[in-house]
Amino acid sequence: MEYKKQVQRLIQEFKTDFLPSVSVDLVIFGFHDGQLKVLLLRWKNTEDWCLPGGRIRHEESLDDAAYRSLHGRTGLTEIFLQQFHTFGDTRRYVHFSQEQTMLRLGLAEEDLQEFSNRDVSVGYYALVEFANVVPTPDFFTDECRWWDINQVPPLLFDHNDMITLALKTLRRQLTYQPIGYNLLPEKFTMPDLQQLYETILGQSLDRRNFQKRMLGYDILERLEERKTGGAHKAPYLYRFDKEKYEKALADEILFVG
Amino acid sequence: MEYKKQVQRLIQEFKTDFLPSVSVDLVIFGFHDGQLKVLLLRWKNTEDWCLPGGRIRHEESLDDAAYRSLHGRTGLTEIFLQQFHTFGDTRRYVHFSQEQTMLRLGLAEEDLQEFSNRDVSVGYYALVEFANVVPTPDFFTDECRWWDINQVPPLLFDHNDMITLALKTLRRQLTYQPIGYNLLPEKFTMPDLQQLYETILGQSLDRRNFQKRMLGYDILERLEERKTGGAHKAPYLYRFDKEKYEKALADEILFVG
DNA sequence: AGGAGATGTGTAAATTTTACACAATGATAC
DNA sequence: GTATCATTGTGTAAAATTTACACATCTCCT
Repeated sequence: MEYKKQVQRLIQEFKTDFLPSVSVDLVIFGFHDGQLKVLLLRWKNTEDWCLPGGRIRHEESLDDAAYRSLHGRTGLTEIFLQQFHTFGDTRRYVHFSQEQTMLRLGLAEEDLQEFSNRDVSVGYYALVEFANVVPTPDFFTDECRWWDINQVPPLLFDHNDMITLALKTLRRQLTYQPIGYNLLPEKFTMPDLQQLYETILGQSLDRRNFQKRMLGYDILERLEERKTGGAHKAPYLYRFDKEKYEKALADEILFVG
Repeated sequence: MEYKKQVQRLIQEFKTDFLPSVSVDLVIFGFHDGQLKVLLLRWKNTEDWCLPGGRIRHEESLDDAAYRSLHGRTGLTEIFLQQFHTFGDTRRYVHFSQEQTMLRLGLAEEDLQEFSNRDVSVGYYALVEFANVVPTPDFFTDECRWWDINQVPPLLFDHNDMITLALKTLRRQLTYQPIGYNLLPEKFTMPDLQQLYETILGQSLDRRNFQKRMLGYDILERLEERKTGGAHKAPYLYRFDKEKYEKALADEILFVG
């Protein structure tokens, strides 16, 4: 059976070309329709969802492995990607059944060792521009799609915990770094940006104070252009001044408290 | 040679009982004489220093492995220990020579594989009460002692980077969590606490405003007792109200900006 | 007994954050 | 074509927070 050979070759490759015991998992955030989304994968022949992830090649740095997976699932390069925690609880495979995996992949039990040993997994979160992503399943999965952050189903492994912690870290990031550069389209309106902040923080903000504050950080450039097509007064379009944005990122100025 | 057998048994144990490719490193902070200190180890028969660290048993969680190492080097239990970053650069062994290690340990080259492969290492930092620590070398080291944070020598691997990032994370922690519970003796004076904050932040703070702020957090209990023996006016002693302290830790109230 | 040096304490100024309202615009409905 | 509705653009005053700052007290040392 062609498929089975492929699986076995892949597992063999895991053993020879990749670091054992360590993996990388990704919480990829997107923003669409005023909702925060995460990209999830569905295992072949099942209804089990999980986070995208990957393994680390022997000659590859941890960050590069994360970028490689991210690129594979989204088609994107050059996006914000940040490590937020490493998960190494012995019980992190509690939502994972070896027998089910066997069925899933049509494997013999001995092939499964690779999957049922506890790995330590390094969690990264990424901020990506929703519209630019081409969700792409990997070898072990049938489907890759966005889920609303508030409607994520129970996931395999400890992946629900990962999303929770990634979101917490993202919220904290918001307090000392600007956000939006890789999450919004190039041109966006002030209400767009505010909605992003409100969605991440889970609270509403004063419109005027928000604008004052954002402009005060001196990372935005207002364009002549306005956004048309809305049913109301046309708002101005803005874009990030990349240099100043990068500087604010590095300087870690105190942002929204 | 008895010693060599011991080494080989240990290396064998690494292969059978511990996760390959992953390790844990510890930045253990102490506070003494108004200086922030880190605990370092010196490799046997060398002048090379590095951070304490360890490996993870197959049936052991990542956090437990870190606690185990911490206990081994300090004799302490129940201390503040927090993961801050995972290091997985392919070049993180650049300050490490395989030949030198051979000399150090008196090993054959084939035994060394365990040391010269790149591991991914999870960095933890700990805050401990200086006076309670009994610095204890491990099998590979001759000496374990405190170093002033400003006088750390060039270390093996990427351990200097680890200290830098641990300190950065500690400074950030200071902005949303109280600190001092496991770093100061049970009873301490307000100037002690202030000195701790100033040392970590690397800047001096106003005495009156500091006190006002600290008392405002409502995590301190002022004792009747005063500290005697100083050459000056006897300052009050304080201690942390553990419950309120824990609550402040969990709530992540905004602290010093 | 006096002096040196550190501690204990409160208030006013400056800054930052928050609250808040009305005119202008553009699509849609009539 | 005109009125309507929902949304955008904009500034100021009050409140809260943060900062700056000085003098009396205590303890050991000389």
